[in-house]
Amino acid sequence: MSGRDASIETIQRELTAFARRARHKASQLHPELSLVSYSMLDLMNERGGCRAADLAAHFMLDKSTVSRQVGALEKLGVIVREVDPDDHRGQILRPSEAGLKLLNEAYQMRRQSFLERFTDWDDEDLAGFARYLVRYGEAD
Amino acid sequence: MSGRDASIETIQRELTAFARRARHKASQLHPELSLVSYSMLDLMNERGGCRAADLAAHFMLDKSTVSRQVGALEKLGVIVREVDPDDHRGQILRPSEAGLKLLNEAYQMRRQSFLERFTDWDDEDLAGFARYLVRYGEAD
DNA sequence: CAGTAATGTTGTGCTCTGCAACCAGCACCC
DNA sequence: GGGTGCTGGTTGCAGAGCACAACATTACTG
Repeated sequence: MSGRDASIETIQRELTAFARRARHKASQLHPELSLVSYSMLDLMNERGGCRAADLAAHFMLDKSTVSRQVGALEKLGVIVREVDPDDHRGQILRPSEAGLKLLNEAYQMRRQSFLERFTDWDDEDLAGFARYLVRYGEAD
Repeated sequence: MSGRDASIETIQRELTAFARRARHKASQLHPELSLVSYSMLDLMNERGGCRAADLAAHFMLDKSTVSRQVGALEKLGVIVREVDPDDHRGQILRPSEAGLKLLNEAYQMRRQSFLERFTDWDDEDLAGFARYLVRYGEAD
């Protein structure tokens, strides 16, 4: 097998292994906010408000799923909805004050866990790993 | 924010994004075999037969979950069970002939998808990415 | 032998998810 | 203006995946 094949096989195995465990670890890390909820909240925050359709497209989820997740987030009081003034079909979704607080807490906890994991990586390796992941993710 | 912090944030975001989409892509790639089922079958194969308790430990799943998954795999005819002769409490689980065939097909399909994704990566980048992933995964 | 631990199975209930049907705005075109 | 079709969201329904708890069976230990 060529070195190229071996590399691809390794990447395949490692990413699969990661996927297997991601949900489990995420739920341990911040039990009150699922991986998907956290990600949705994060995207709303990053974009300064977005629509349910944007979330569905970005996460490749059915709009019904997004609708329910958003409903749950609203019930929890971590987001606010407002009708889009430019298009009354849609809604603009934003994190509430409580949502921003929760998001920040979850982010700190996640970040702490990553920091611990990367203590023995030097800056160059970290930057390299990040570059590869971004490059990989861009093909999604 | 330091470059180190930025790298960690990027890695965090990208790995989270990956986890979000992994299940979805896996189900598209081989609809008849879920990510978890595939992984279980793979582990049985790699270890030359294993017990349900091993699967539960490895995937950090409840034994009841494993029991049902294994039941489904058996019903599909992709594994065979036999009572462990050394310990009649346990069972040895192995892929059947059909299971090996399915495993190989799923593997080929996954590999094809990875090959396509990496067409524009040179060998060095591929090897580097693989190295980082392994190093990351070892801390699991 | 009695007590404890390990292996699986089953009952129950929850969350996440997709599909299909539906309603409400918007856009276009005759 | 009135049809036709598209887009954004909600709801009913069904299935998968998961954990917890209770249980039966087998093994180990004092």
